[in-house]
Amino acid sequence: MATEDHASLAVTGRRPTIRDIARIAGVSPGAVSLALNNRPGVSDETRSRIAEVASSVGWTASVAARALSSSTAGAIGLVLARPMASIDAERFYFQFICGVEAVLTSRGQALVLQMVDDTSEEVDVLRAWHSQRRVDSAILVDPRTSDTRPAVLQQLGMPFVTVGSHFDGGGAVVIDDTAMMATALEHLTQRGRSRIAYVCGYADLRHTQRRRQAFLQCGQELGIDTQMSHFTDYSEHSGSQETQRLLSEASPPDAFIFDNEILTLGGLSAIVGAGLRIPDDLAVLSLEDSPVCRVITPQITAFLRDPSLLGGAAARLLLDVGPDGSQRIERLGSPQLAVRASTG
Amino acid sequence: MATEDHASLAVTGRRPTIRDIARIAGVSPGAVSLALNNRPGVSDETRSRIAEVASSVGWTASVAARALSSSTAGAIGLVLARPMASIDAERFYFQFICGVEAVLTSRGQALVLQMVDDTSEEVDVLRAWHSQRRVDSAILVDPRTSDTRPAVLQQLGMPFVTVGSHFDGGGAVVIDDTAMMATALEHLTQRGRSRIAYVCGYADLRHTQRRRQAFLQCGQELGIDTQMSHFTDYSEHSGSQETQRLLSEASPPDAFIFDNEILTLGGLSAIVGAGLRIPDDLAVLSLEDSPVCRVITPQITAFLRDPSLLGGAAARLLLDVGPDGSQRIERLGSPQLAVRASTG
DNA sequence: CGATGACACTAATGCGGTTTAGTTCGCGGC
DNA sequence: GCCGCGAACTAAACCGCATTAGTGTCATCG
Repeated sequence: MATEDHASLAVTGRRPTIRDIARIAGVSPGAVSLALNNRPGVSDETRSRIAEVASSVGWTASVAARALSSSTAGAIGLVLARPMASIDAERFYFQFICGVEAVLTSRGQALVLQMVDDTSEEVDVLRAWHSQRRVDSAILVDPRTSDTRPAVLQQLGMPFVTVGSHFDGGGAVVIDDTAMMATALEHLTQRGRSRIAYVCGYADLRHTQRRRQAFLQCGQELGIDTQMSHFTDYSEHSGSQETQRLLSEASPPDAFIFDNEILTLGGLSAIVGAGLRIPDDLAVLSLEDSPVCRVITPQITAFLRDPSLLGGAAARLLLDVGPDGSQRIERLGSPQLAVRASTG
Repeated sequence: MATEDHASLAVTGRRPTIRDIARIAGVSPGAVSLALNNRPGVSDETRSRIAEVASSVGWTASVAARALSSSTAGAIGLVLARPMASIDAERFYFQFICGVEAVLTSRGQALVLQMVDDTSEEVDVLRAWHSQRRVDSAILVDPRTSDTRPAVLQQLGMPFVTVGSHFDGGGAVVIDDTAMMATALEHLTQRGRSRIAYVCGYADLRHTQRRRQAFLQCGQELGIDTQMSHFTDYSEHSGSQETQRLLSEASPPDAFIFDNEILTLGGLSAIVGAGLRIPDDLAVLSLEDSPVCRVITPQITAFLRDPSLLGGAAARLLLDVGPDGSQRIERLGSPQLAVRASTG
């Protein structure tokens, strides 16, 4: 009889349901559900028989049915406002997603991804996902100084984790920008630099604010001369411009920290244009690594961060949200500094 | 009454269902479904009234419910075997995904993404997705010379589109490698090169085979001297090694085509090591562009391809699969050649 | 020895849609 | 005036699973 049932399944090509298994194992569908979810209510003997039948027909729960029945989507959402801050922002996000994926997959969850053009569109997507019940929660990246997303999600009752900054009502994975900046400044002072300039990023990003503050504070603690650029738009042009400006000051810096590798490239052209040599006259350090930093001459000292760690931590935080909605803040260690030729 | 219902919805925070709308509009749930899906069976008057109610409470269909009821997932799958062939393979895939996304989103479909370590794992994931009914169809990238994926999917009855090569039973987006190679060779011959070497890629990839064939054929048609490398593993080391080998032949080449930018970097070190100058002694062309090609000296002539076009075409093909299961092959035009210093 | 309760399991209900089989009603034709 | 018929809806079943209330059985306890 059982074999007959197997055969009819194989012939029809229909994917087996919990009812098929119930029929083959000679129990009710409810018992199968209990057995396969390791819930009390069935004997060990029956449980193992059911498990055997299930695996022999290659049964897996339909995510749609499970989602409908449990009113959870079994998926988390990630919206990316099309990135442009870095030559390999794509690389960053890709690896970030890899990290998210690895954690989600191990828990049978899926990632729903969408790219949009700007932050307001991002809010629309989050609203739509909530309304469609497509995701249970969301990861928010690139926190802005005035960011509407957390408030919207909190109002919708959708759990979220932010990456880089903490917001009320949500979990967060934060990077220790202060430690990173301290490492950078210590490295440069150890190499004998004492007048250090920082070419920072986009004003609207929270991490820009934090890094500026950390730079000034750490510099003060080390008792060195610090010079701060204006905000930039992360373009090569603005990197070059700010570098030029800082070089023309009364006591020009003997070291530069750039917020990312594009600003670094812009800065390099300004430095070369001024007839200065690296690292003899000026040390250069980038807060973001990129293959570019390794193939140009001189190679640029930069921080190696592993975006997949960030993604994994964010996903883990989101899945571990307590039934009381409690969310944690996870502080990641400062990334490694890859010392290269540009800092001597 | 209607306002009262609105209020109760707002208070409970429960997401509205089709039943809520039915109640507010004073019709049955079935009528709401018919109305909102533009099916016959309701009067225009009722239809517009229902539509109004639906939009006023911000209703959107639950994807889980719709999936369960219609037995379609409303999503397509993409598995990536963790890439390593290129410095910015991540960039390629990221943009590819962007292209897929754009098309899917406009049709209310979602993308389910997973990264794995190798191709056999990829097959497992595809099987699991099918069994869970998580996706309706799949995009397969990086076709191999002996690729088990298409056969598996065909057996499961899951539609698929391959990118780069065609397989029986599925759609395909193919790139005109022959035209690309012809463009490369014409460009080099126009610059006066006549002994051209090609450092190719990984033996197991279909496009490697096609490019090798195209290289030899086009070279023959142009009546120039062609030299072919052994297969490489896309590492910088193998690029350097093969370049060195080809340079030590009896009549060494006066131009090199590298399959991607990593091989190019390896090749450059071999060329510089041999005391040769670019582009005076040797022209260099990369079949794959990357930011790296633009920041090193000399800048490398390379093909600019837009991965999002590939992704978009693949997604479109997958969504347009006829009810008879018919699938098309779409041939994309050859990518643009960005002429830079390395080819004079 | 009947009440009690733990246990293993079945039956029934719900999740939020879609779809099909009725049901009602107005209207034209014979 | 009866019949047939299409339009506009309603009622009910279903998709595949989870969950809860209910049923029967058997060991335990007072």
